[in-house]
Amino acid sequence: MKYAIDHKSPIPLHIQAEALLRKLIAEDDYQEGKLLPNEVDLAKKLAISRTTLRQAINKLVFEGLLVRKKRFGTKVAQAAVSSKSNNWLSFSQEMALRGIPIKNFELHVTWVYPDEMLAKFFEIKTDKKILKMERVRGRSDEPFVYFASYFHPRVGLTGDEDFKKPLYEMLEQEHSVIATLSKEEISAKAASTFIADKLRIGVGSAVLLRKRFVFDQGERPIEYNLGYYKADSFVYTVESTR
Amino acid sequence: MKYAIDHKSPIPLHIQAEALLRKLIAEDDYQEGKLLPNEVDLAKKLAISRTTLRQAINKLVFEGLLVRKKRFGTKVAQAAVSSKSNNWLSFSQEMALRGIPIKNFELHVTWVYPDEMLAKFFEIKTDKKILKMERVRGRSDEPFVYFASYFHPRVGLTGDEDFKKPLYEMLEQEHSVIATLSKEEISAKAASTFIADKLRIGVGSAVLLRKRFVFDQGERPIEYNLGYYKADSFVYTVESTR
DNA sequence: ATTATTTATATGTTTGTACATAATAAATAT
DNA sequence: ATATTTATTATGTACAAACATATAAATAAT
Repeated sequence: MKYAIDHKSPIPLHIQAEALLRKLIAEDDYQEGKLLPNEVDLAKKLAISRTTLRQAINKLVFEGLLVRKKRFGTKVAQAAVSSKSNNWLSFSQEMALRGIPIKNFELHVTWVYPDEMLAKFFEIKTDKKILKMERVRGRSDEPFVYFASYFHPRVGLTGDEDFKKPLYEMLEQEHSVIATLSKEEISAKAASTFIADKLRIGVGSAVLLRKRFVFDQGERPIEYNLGYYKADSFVYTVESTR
Repeated sequence: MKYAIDHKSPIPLHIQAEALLRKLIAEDDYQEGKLLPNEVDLAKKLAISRTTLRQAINKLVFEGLLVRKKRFGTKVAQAAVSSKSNNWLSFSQEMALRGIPIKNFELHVTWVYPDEMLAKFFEIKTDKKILKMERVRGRSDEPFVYFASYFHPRVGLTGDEDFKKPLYEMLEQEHSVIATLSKEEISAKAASTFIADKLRIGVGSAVLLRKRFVFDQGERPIEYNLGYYKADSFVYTVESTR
């Protein structure tokens, strides 16, 4: 069985099923219109009840990702307009898609007190320490991005995790945290001495600052992420309809 | 009982319940934050199972009309929480929202031959002239953005239009062109001599480049728009879910 | 007075079961 | 050959029952 469900996991089965379905329907076959396995069979295969499976399917139907037809089956909704912008790719995935090999330069984990803004975002007090992760990434000896991430205590990170793994995969599997919503702010900045040093560029050079506010399913704050990209090393693409 | 459910009706009970809830929560009390009756009681009162009632509530929760909180209850979502990012606002609207008065510095209309890229985007030949509009905007004597727009011949602009009016309003009313899709690319750049001059900043200073590819309802290309924003004068916000 | 613990109560999760209904395909009658 | 009836097969609707979990509020411990 390609994908499966973990009955021992604290993540609700219907949430797991939902995630699984999203993976499943990302496959080419389904994108091209192949019908999903029928509910009764799929439920049996995943060892969950049909009701639970239906809960997951319902959500995707509501989102407009799937369409159901009686007697026929369930399939991926043929996107009316071209593919929706997927801003959800992680950094390594994005780069991997473009065939650029990534290397971690510096990876640094500390505990810090949040500033006013961060405390407000996390809805915690400023005297409660939170985990900060910094990393510089790039190709070989040429760094092109500096990241700083702050994690909400709720996530339960100890600092000993393997941050070389894809982050959200790790959070999902080991900490039952599923990030579903992200609000981003993108702007251009002149590099500070700190950033200039990290990216090995001149002070005042152009950098792209990408702030990300990440939330879980309950819209609770999970992560605050800052990314300083060297000019031209990163292009942000968005598609919007009205 | 104020509202009730008809078990003999061919309309599914959860649909009836949904309609009933919509009526119920339209009442002032609920609009002002009163909690709905709890699920168990309400189900009993309506003589349907809790599962069925939940099906109805779920739909309204999906829609964002209701919010649930454990141990607390279910109530009407307080309208217009964080307004979803509408990337469709025109520049002047965006700024107006922030209370910044806008002034047009330079407004310049010419006919030019498209370069390779543009010809490809517009699906025309490079020997067909197209309309180019340039403008510098900002507050009083401090410019903060330089725009260059190229319009597809299909739009039928002559160059004599009043470009001081909101652009898309004008296109819609006078040229029956309805822009519905936009693909954007955002990156940081070092200012070229040309841009530095326009924005009155130093060469090499940080600018945000925002390329917009605009399409009409038939997904036909309409406009190609370049915006060079002075660092920190513009923040792009995006909200994405998965 | 403050902090920790318990309890009550709402929503959240999950299963098993049953029958209804729409749409197609196959079998049958005209 | 064409219309009609009859399975078949998928989703659709609905219930009862049980246990899990978050959290506000009450209570006990410090």
